[in-house]
Amino acid sequence: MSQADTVTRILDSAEQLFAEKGFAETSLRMITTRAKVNLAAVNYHFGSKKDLIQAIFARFLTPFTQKLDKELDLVIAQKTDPNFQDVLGVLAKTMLTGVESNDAYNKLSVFMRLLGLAYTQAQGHLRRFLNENYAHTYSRFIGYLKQAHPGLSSEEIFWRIHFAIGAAVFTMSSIEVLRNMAYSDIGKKSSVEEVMQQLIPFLAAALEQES
Amino acid sequence: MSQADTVTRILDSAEQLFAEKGFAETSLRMITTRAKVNLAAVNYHFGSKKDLIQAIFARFLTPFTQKLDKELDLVIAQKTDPNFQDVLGVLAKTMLTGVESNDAYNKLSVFMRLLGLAYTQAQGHLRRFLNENYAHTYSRFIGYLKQAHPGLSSEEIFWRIHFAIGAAVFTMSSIEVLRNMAYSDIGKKSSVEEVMQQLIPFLAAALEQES
DNA sequence: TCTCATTTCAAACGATCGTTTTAAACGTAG
DNA sequence: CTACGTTTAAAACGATCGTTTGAAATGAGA
Repeated sequence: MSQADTVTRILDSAEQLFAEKGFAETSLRMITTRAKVNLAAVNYHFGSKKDLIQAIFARFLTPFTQKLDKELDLVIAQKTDPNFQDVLGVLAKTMLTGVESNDAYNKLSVFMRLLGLAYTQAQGHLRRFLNENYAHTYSRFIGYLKQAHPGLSSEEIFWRIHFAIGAAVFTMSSIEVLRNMAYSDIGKKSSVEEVMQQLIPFLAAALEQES
Repeated sequence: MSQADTVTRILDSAEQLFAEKGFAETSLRMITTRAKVNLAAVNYHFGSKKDLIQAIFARFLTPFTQKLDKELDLVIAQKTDPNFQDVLGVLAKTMLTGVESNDAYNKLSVFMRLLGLAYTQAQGHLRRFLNENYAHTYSRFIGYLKQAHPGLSSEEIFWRIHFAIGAAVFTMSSIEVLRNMAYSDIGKKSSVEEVMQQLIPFLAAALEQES
């Protein structure tokens, strides 16, 4: 078995388990058992559990922010002053790139669940890591939103964006719980894709309202 | 020291620590140390850590759902067919009852943080507990919303409500992180009350839009 | 084929966890 | 004051955690 196999298998198993149970509730023994590698492999290849957590976020976010930056470049090249929908559209497009299969939808929702954990679980090292590595693209994105909607204060923009992130992240964080609740409440178990298609207009209406 | 003192001190300390760190990340030793009681007091008075978690939710939710039920009775007595805003108004009124001081705002946000943990942390026993004890009032509330907006499908109502819960719970779950982010982003550290006053119209616009 | 760095493995480490035990301290009714 | 149920106290339990160790297995280059 090659190194890449072991590293990838650890990342895959850990990502899945962290998303299901949270960081503290997932032990390295669970991860290595599922990945069918030795317990010590995590510390050998990643250093520590904290480093493993950061590696999982990096695997998703590094290509994601690169793609988002390129898409922002494209939009700016076409229109020096993109409007609100243009900017939000870039985000949506970047998020949904390569998302055609059900499997890809699940991968996206798994990562949104992890992102929710990053906010709500007390992982100070993770917030520091995300801030050091990805804050630039985040700030750039928020900056364009501000320019696109000068009628809204910076404060309003900031909070609306995070209300929207909250709705999305929370929904995807508890998507299995919610789908079960929906089933017992209304007899229908919507797919992840159907839920997202309800979520997008919901957020659009909330983000764009006049203050 | 009387029993009530010990029980209350444990509940207060545990509530605060759970909200800060999450359930798994908070040990009984942290709780009993902060509460200045003996370690064994939790198991003596509550039975187990799980029972303690349930007791914290019961302390908030039992009077809350009782009050919500009464307020719903009042509205139904006045109007047999309350509209969307009437029903949402009942929830807002019940949530904000007794919330005038900054301290009360903080207590509400602490509980919303706990509610977020209940959704997102894998506490199967807690979801079972909440479902057994409070599902009735929840269903009643959702039922009135459906009646008030027959143009929306049950599915749309369900998901919109949970998108809104998500935005609120996520925001309050990570309110300290977000306030710090807001400060470094835009130089202003909004109070919890100010955030809520931005949140309410945001959610109202999203909930009431036509489909 | 031999060498040596890389990777895997089983085993153990110290620390911390929730819980239990046993006895002491407390408070109150008789 | 005495007796007794309740509550608090200190100590230890077994289990599990992340991490480390040292040796075995592996594999590519000389």
